[in-house]
Amino acid sequence: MPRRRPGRPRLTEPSPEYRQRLEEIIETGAQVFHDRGYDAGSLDDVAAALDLRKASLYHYLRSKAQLLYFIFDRAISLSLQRLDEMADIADPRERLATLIAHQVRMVAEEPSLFSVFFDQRPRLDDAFEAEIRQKERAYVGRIAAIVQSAADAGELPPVDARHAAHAVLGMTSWIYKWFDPVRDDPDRVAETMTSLVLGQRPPPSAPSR
Amino acid sequence: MPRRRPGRPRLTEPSPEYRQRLEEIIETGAQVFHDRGYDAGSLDDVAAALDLRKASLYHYLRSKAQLLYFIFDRAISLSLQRLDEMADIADPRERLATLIAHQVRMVAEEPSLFSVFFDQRPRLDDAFEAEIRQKERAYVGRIAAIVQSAADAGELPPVDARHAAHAVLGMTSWIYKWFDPVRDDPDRVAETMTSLVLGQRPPPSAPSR
DNA sequence: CCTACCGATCGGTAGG
DNA sequence: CCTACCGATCGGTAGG
Repeated sequence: MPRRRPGRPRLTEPSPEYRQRLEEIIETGAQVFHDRGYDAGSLDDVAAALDLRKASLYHYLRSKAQLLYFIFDRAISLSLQRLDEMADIADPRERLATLIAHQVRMVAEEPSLFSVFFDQRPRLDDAFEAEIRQKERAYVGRIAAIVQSAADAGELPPVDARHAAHAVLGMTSWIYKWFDPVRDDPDRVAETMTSLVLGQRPPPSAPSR
Repeated sequence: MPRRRPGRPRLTEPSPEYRQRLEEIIETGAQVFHDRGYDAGSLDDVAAALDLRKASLYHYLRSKAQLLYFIFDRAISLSLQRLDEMADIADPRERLATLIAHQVRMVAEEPSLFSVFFDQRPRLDDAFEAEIRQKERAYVGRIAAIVQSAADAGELPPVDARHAAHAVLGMTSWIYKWFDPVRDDPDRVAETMTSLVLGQRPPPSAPSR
């Protein structure tokens, strides 16, 4: 009588070395798929960049499709994590300004990761797509809530929160197409976008109470 | 002694039927590359959608790369044409609002064309890329001028015109990733984006003079 | 019995 | 606009 538990058997947790190697593969995969696209970028390219043979990648991956999924999961997890970091900002205006700055900095700092995330989305397998979409919906919903609270506070005109959330996300994410780290400064870009949406910062009032 | 003129020889202009067929191929190519991506979308797919054999496409195209270029040229030409149509709007605020509405409507109306234009840009051959980039620079420059004139008129806070131009283009172009014609209305989206950037429309003043 | 690989080759499909 | 092909390279898997 088989005594194995249901689900995939896993006798031990993956070793730290294994996790580390997988992270390298994901990062290299993002670079290769950024440079050549998902379909034209081969697993041979990924392996060569790591000084490995392609077959060795299959110790860490079930398929090329799964590598793309890992890249997507890293991007959306990073985005959600950044949102968590700013959860304690109470002022709606400052929260929206910080969101814009975080988004711009994040995309500017990880161009390969987010280029693949934004451009290769239609190449993601359906099963993986469903999982990413769920996390992304939560993300857009949290952005919409931040926009809504800024509108409620009178910092924005009354707007459709979902449309405005996509507007803010589009404005900031789009930098992956034109941002040049030599010429452009992320914080200056964020300032421009913040003043475009929120107008000029009002002069600080005398501390109340 | 050869008597041919310099440049590419062309005995006759392409016939209207030829032009028509080429337009169909470009439109179908945009659909195929939208659905499957440029690398995974084959010329057999394009031909089959037109009830042709792949080899027949080579009467209209030199290469698959050239088909992608034709798609890009169509997208940027359409964008520049829309800009020309609004050249006679004198009021800076109205000009910027019209720009936003045009951009949103255009992308919403031609999702395949602009999805390929935005997502498959890195797949464009270097020689073609140079030509498209030149036209795109002119396009961004004209957007920046519209933004600048709105800022000069006091309708926007003082901003870096190039950064702000990319912000407006990103906000509006991004809809190709989320716009759902069943759920979303282009004009309502444009209204949200306009009021986000320009604030509430001031009540119309009594006609001067 | 495990891990982390290697050299070689499979069936299919691509652009031209 | 078609039939009949080519040189090349792909993702994935075999035994060891």
